Amino acid sequence: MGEKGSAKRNRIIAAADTLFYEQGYNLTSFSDIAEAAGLPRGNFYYYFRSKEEILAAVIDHRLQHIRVLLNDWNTTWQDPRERLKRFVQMLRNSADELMRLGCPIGSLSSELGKTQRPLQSQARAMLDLFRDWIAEQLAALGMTEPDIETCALHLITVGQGISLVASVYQDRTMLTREATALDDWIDALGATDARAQGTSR
Amino acid sequence: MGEKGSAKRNRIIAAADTLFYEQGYNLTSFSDIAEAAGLPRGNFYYYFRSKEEILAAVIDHRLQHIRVLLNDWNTTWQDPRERLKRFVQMLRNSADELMRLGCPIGSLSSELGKTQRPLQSQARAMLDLFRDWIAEQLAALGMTEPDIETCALHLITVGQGISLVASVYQDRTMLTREATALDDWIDALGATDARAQGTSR
DNA sequence: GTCTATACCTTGATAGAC
DNA sequence: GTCTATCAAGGTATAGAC
Repeated sequence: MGEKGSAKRNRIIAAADTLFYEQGYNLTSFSDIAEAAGLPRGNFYYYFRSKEEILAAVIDHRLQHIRVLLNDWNTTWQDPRERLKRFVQMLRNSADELMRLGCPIGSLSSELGKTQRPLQSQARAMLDLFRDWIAEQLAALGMTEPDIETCALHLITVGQGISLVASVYQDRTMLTREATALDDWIDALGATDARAQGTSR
Repeated sequence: MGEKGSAKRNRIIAAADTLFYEQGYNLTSFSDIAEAAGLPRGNFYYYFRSKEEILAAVIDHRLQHIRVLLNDWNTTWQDPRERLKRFVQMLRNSADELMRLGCPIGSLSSELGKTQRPLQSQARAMLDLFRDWIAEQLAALGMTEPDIETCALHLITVGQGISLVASVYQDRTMLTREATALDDWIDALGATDARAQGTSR
């Protein structure tokens, strides 16, 4: 693939990607990644200078994945409302994983936010992709700033809340209910006065 | 105080409580706690058999703190709506800490949910206290199951989403806006048809 | 009850043979 | 490019002196 497309390097990234999600960043050791990737530990430092660099590569990899996802949605749906509902549908489709491990973006950000803020800033780029894409759909619906920013972050916010509560309570029903409420919220967008719309309904 | 009220034991719990919030559970070592508590490491094992036992004690301590908090609210406000708004006000009052470190309950639960589910179950008890208290207020407003459970979890859900997004984006404005929206949501509770109320507005 | 000393393991990272 | 051997540091936990 790209300029950094060594096969072994990619195997390391793929293994780390999974483990960072399943165990968290801090609890995942080089040994864990080495075992999952089927490579000896010492080989890592040829591809990455440190654990942080592996995380940066994993984030890049996830960013690429999200871009592909959003592109897919853009080509499959034209109506902004349908696109936004596709975002909500993603929550439903990921229910099993969300209940088991939470949101991969949210849990990583939460972890990094405590003692590794610079890395959290990198992770935030993943949320930014979704936020900006949502903002584009809201603009297409005729919404203007600052309502766009408000509503875009509202969708992200509820999505994160759903992920955490579903994980803590192991509750699929709650996730489904909140997703339905978000669909209704999307339907109501711009239906009445856009100013009062805000995040209150 | 209680039967387990050794002064040194309490110092360990207090130090661990702070550090678990600031650094997370996994990244906090015995050395960290010992330094903060001003005690030698070896002394810990007289009071706690393991790090997990310290966490259990910290959770108990936090549970007690939450019970006192809710009791305070109950004696200060009689109107269920005022009480619920006090919960929202807590989010605003904690804005600085939430932006810096996220929700102490949510971030801990997220961390433990990956590889230490039994401990996460213990941490969930903290959320349960808030959820049950919210449910009591909703019942006092004339709401019935299953709407009570739905709406109670909705408040928790949005609170968690707010905490995470405020932490990731270091955005106080977003927190304030969502809090205002929650106040409106509380005002609207039971104002119209209770069934349609649900979580959608 | 309190503290020192330390055992034993795993960690991230390095050196250097092949 | 790949891998083995190993480092120093820090982790949890224990033994045992006081």
